[in-house]
Amino acid sequence: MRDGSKTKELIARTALQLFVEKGITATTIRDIASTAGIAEGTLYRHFDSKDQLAWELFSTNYLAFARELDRLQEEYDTLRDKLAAMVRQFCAFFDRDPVLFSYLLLAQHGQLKKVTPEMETAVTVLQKVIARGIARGEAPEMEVELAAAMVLGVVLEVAVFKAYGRITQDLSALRESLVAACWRVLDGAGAP
Amino acid sequence: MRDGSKTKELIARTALQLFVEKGITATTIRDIASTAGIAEGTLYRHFDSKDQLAWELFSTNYLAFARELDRLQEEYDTLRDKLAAMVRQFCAFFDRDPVLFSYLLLAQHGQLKKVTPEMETAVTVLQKVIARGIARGEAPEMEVELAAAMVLGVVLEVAVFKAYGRITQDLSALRESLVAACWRVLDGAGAP
DNA sequence: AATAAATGAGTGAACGCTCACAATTAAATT
DNA sequence: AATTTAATTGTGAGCGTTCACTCATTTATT
Repeated sequence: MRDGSKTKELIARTALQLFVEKGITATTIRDIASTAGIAEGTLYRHFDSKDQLAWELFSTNYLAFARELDRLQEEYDTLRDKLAAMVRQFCAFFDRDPVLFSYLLLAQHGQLKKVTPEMETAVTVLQKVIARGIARGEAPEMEVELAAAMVLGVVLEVAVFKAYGRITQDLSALRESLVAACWRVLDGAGAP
Repeated sequence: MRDGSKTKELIARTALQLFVEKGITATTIRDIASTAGIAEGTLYRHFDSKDQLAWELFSTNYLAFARELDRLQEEYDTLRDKLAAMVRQFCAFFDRDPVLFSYLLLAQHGQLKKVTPEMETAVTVLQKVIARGIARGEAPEMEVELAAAMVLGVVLEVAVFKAYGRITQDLSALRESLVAACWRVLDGAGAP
């Protein structure tokens, strides 16, 4: 028997890149097949449909990243350290695999609607960490959702600028600036 | 002669809503026509093609918003006041027309690639204001692109949270928190 | 020889867009 | 004031194309 796992991986990477470049709907099966150098029928040996391919690509990695983040924050004690570690993780993730990062966290496609509320995501982990930090008095009283949005925004928009070439450095080179900015956002909040 | 301007406006609003909801590619001419309650052919009386419709919707409003922002910042003297006014403008814009705001600033479609570098956009205005503020010593030395990205991120990600229902208040109700957070991002930056 | 992987022409459905025609209305003519 | 004209808007069946997906067949590996 033959081993098709290499082919599956090739299809997955090719699809990921095209999904990010052109969007899922605008990417055709023929696009993926011809770019990957395989026949259309081959794709269906490994994935049920285009939608299923897009969802598998999303859900697997989206949840894995959330788990990674959660495991990471547990290694630290204070809100400040947890936050710093998480921000650094975002930077490292972007630099290691910008295409996957964009697919999961920057592209605005319909996959998020399929995420049920009980799933742990990067957002829920961030909110949890911030909520506990506030409860322990490590940051001023404030709305957790607002705080999470602002912190996430600092990191993600810088990633967007990087993806568009408006910033040329690696995110990791900017990580301490990002960590400091995120902390400033949290630390000064709450006071009127 | 008849007046088709009402119909054109109806088509534009309907298309805008569907583009934001499902994405441009996934929105079909039949979708737009049936939702607006007009015939497919009517759409082509007012717009050359789907692409042209999407671009007209984008470019007109995108540039208008940038001009509005620029006019607004000119009314203030300090970086802090200019920034505050701009952030408040983002909030007011989102609350007044969340669908248009999402189309212009949150949705990740290909329209941005058609924006030439010499066009003045919300991003370039923000960068200009920050650059001048730093030059006048109103904020510490720092990379303008990074600063703009972080400030923009604070505002846009909160808008994303609002659009997804994770935040329920109007953005205008949060605007002073956003103004303060953006200022903290800028004011503390630069120092190692 | 047996089994699974890879192929690509073929399928019906859906796409963007066209065009001959119908409906509407302001202006021109009675 | 009533009627005709002319120009523009609105219509929807139909066009060629492309889409996601299938399946009988071939190719490769054990």
